[in-house]
Amino acid sequence: MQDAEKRPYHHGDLRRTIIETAMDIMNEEKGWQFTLREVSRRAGVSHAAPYKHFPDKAALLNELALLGFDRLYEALVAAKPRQPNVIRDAFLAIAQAYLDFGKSNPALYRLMFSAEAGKAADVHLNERALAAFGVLIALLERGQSEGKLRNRDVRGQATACWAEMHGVTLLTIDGLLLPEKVGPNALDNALLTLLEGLEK
Amino acid sequence: MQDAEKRPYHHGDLRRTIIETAMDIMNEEKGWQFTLREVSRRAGVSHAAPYKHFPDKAALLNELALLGFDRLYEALVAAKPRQPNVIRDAFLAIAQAYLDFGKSNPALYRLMFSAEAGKAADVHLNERALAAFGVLIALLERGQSEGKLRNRDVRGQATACWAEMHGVTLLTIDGLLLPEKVGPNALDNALLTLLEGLEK
DNA sequence: ACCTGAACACCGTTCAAGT
DNA sequence: ACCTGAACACCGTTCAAGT
Repeated sequence: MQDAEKRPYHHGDLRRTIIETAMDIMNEEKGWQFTLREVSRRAGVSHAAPYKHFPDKAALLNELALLGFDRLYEALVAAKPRQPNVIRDAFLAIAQAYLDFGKSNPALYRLMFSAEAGKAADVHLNERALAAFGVLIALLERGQSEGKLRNRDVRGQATACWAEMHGVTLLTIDGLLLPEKVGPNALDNALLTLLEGLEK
Repeated sequence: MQDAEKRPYHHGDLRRTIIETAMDIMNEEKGWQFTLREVSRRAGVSHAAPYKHFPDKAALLNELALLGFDRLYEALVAAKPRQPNVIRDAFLAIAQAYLDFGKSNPALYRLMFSAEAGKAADVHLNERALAAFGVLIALLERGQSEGKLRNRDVRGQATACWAEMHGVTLLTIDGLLLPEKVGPNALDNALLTLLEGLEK
């Protein structure tokens, strides 16, 4: 990712390199509290160079969070239930995809929902985050029209699902859902409990 | 809280003052990224003084998080449902108390579940956090024995409730549950959806 | 147009020295 | 036993100067 010796003075694509390097660091450590100077070091540029591509560190974090919502949305729409026409399978596939995304990108997931990223205007409720919410809405509407799910306010149901998945993902990332504390199948059972609240 | 001029050299109760000052700062700003030097300044001591009471900043954060779990537990057991013998009322009262705690102490709540606090050993799954989880378990067991709730794995149900409340609380704190996006009663409806998954 | 080097104000942490 | 002052290594950010 960083072949600093090959570039004489101008990097060429420093902006992309900064983003990729930051993502790399987040994958290695499990937090997003990396240092801009460390990113610069790895990218083989001076610590002032990033400021030609981002106004400040918050802007970089902002960009990373937006990329995260992109990837989360893609992960959700890519979820392939075994029987797509079975609403329960579709729900569980999406829930699993959501959880897997968080487990695969813990630092990025935390950053996406951190207050730090939220400060910068439209990160949280951007169109990509709402698109992910829309995947949920669409599924629930389909389930209701098929007569499988209770006819309640869809946005309330979607909020319940989102909160549950958000909570489960964070608790898992933070290592709080230890089997010896909450039981071996607590996670699966938790999702089923919510599902039963959705189903008729 | 800080009358620096009254104390000549020795503070007397600096440890407590540091904790209280840190809590004050967290209440003012909505984050826990305060500076140890700022705490010292407010407390009217040198920036080296805190190191006589805490090994490092992480230890102070650790202590604050533990205090947070104490308060959360107390808030949950203090929840007074209108009709305590009605399991649904008891559930909603606890959920409301949990959410209210988070809304009243956003910075502290975030700190309690932050990876930063989690690093320090036993913060997350300490006896107080488990005590709060126990409040949930007890309620669900009562509901099952009364025949009001489905006879499923109690720890799975408790995990579902905890994740839902954790998710709802964080999404609320972060300002993501805007009425114009998720609907006016999405929050209440979300809790009812989960409740229907618990009830027979 | 893009990058560097030195500089500034700030942290967390340490430690000899003060009371 | 508790606190201070100076010191160290580190940040984020700025800016004149280099290519």
